[in-house]
Amino acid sequence: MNTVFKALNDKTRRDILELLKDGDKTAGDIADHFQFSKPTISHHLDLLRQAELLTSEKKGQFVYYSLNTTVVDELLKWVMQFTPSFNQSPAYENK
Amino acid sequence: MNTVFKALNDKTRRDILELLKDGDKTAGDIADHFQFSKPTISHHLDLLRQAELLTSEKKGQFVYYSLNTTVVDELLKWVMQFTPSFNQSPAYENK
DNA sequence: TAAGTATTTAGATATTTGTCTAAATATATA
DNA sequence: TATATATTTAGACAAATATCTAAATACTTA
Repeated sequence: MNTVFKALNDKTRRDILELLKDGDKTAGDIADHFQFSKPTISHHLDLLRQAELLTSEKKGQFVYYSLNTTVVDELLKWVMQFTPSFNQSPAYENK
Repeated sequence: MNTVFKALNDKTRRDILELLKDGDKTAGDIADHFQFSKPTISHHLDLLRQAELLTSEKKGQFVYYSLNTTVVDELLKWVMQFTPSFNQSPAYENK
């Protein structure tokens, strides 16, 4: 959970996640959306991957990045422990 | 949202939030749960208050801290944008 | 093989962050 | 009023972080 919160503690990285909601993108495509250098974006992608918020797959010259919703679900559970309304609902995490 | 993620990017601060699930506590009570100095905990509480994840109220010598679930709800919505299952559910944030 | 494109790695640097001690402020009580 | 308790503020410092440029690696294509 530490790496997840660390990864989310940066506007650029959160924006990268939102970009990838639309579908997978290459490192270059992602970098083109920001004003930072490619190495900087590469580093942000690395931190997001360390947190397992996204996965990467190499195809030829390109590296495609995708959202990993598994970790998002864990984060969601963590946040929900603080929302009384959700805690009462039997449908979600009622243990 | 920036201040929220910043506040959550620290294990001690996340632990403080979990402590307060049980009910309101004074700054001193909170500090007693950790190995850090009181000024350090006071600083953590300040960051959590800046993020509006908790509120404080002075009663006599004591300052009581409480969870503020309003911001937690916003955080929950932010996280949910990445979970397809929740997005499909008509009961929550279906716009 | 040589040249071009895509991406990451390495190393440097300025800024931010978490922690501490000492001191200040505010309240309670003898 | 003087002393004790609760909490925060101020200032210092080491560690972590975000960014950059230059170089390295990997793949494609002429």
